[in-house]
Amino acid sequence: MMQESGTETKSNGSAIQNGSSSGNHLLECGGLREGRSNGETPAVDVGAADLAHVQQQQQALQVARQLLLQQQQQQQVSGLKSPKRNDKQPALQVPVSVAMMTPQVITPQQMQQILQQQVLSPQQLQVLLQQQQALMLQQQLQEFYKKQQEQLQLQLLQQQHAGKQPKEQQQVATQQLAFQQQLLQMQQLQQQHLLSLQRQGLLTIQPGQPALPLQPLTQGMIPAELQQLWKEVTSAHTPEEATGNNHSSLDLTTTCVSSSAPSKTSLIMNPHASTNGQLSVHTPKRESLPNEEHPHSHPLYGHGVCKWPGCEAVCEDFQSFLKHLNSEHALDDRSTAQCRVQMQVVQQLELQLAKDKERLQAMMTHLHVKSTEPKTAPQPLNLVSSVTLSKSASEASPQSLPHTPTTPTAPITPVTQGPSVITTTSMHTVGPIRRRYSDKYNVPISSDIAQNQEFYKNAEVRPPFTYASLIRQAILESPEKQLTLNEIYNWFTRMFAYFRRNAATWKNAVRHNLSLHKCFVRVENVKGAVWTVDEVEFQKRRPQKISGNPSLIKNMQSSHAYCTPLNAALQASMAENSIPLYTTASMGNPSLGTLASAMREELNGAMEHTNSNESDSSPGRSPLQAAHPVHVKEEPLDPEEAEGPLSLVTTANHSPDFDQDRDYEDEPVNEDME
DNA sequence: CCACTTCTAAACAGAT
DNA sequence: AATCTGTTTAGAAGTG
Repeated sequence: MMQESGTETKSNGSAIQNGSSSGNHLLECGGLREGRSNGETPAVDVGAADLAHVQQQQQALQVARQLLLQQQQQQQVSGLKSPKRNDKQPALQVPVSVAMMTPQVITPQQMQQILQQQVLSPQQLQVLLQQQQALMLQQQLQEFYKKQQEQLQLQLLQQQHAGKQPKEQQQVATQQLAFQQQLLQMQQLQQQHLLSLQRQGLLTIQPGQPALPLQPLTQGMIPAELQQLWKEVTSAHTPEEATGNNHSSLDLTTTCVSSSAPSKTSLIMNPHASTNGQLSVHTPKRESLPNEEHPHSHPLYGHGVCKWPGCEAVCEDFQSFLKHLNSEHALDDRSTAQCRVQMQVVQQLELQLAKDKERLQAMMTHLHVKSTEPKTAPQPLNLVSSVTLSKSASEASPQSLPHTPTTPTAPITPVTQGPSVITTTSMHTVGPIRRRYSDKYNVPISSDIAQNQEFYKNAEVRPPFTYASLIRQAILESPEKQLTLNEIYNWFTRMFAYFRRNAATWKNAVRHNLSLHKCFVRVENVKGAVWTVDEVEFQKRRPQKISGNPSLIKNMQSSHAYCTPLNAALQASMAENSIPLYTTASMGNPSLGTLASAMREELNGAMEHTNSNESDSSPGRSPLQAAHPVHVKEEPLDPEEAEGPLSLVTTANHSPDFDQDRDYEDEPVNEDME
């Protein structure tokens, strides 16, 4: 019956909410943290533990960024918009309108959707957040390093006075030295990162900029104030920290620590800051007023705890939360200070966002212009056509709803639509709803998969092959050239991140294909049945397709030949553009991977058009093809090569948080359970 | 416009 | 009874 599709479809939503998103993952990271040293790290206790602590704070920073983004939206709700919920189509024009519509705790998934309707994709946002986090970390490290130095000196002094044995002194000094070296290394890394960001224009530390990213949090607040704030907060919430529910307090902690870098103190308040300041200062007032329209949903209340930065007070119900809010977070110096801190962070994020938007626009403009230049490309990279088709695309793939944000988004300007186009999501959603590459596209599935194995494993990009091809590949890859259905499932999930979602759909499709195609032969086994491939039958399916047209094959090859270098180039570019933090995982990073793949597929699409519209050897060949002459096929013509690729209807659901190291072999159908 | 292919959804039945 | 496996049908959509 429908049990599979029914249950799995339903569980898609919950699965996504169950921590498969980066946000939740990060929250968990923050929440699991324990044994924090309250900032008073003993001078002797240095080394790996402290580094781990720094890493934890790093994670906490990311959590903080997300929380702050949420709060930014919420602030805008309270400060800029009337609480009216039924504004007509607010979500289409205003980026934060979704948040306005739902002034409640925004889940990371909702954030993703919101952000996808904006200019930034979740991946981009994540990169952005990491950039912010890197900046914070640098400050934090500096401060931390300084503290360590002071403590070291202090301790050495004390030891000398106490007449300690030289041996102990030496030991302590050695530890300190090691730790300082580690800190220095990290610092250098961060500085490199920073420089890289500056070079890329991702970061602006130039004079004249409205805000200086290096001192985002210190503006309007002196370090001592922040330190005091921090102490208050940390001391007030020690119990919660032990329960592993302390990410919020850590947020503030790290924020304050990082902001207290003495050398970077700046009291400059720019106009934006004051504007935000008003909002921020108003925040506590707003919190004290229950939201009539959402009596039980409050931006600062979720999962039974107070979401005020630095507070994790457990509130049984909404009423107690309100009490807590009024009593603990009244309009006092501390709350104001917290708001100011947050204001600065938000402001910084806004600036960064604006910058990235700008860059993205430039990129999209550039690509669009470029792609339309060749007169022959009727659908240049789908950058434009995608917009009009995205709606039907998402309608055609209701399953991918969490990741088809482009659908309702009426682009204000084509440029604004850019980012969503460039995202994997939209790139796959957009364009022809079911864009099937012609046979000419076909690339030897085995070689493609082999070459892009890591990519497919990590990026939730739909492989450009038909189910039949993939099934065949799975079977042929097996040592005995036979697989059970479940083993085929496992192969799919193991090889392709894409197939870790929407299991109901693709599993049904797999079964359907197995049954439908004669080339798949079911062989009764001792303990069940296995599926094998009848190569002859498989070949029969495509005689007229590739039809021994050598030029077509060549074109396929050339297009494929282009893809691989493109991936590499794109990855390199992305790595360079992003951050050192990301370079190591450029391929493992779904965002980059998906993007690379998306662009690759777009390119393939363009190729396809070129191929189909002007036969293989026509003079009007696309520049891309011309630039990449035919190369020899490395593999005998595979039957599946003649197959059309999988349709791209469904969004390539890319959850940034996808656990890439997960072994899906033992858990073939896990996406629904996660 | 049509035939074909592919994908998706779903119903159904038998096996586990 | 629930789930898995396998078959089949239907419709949508892309391609040539």
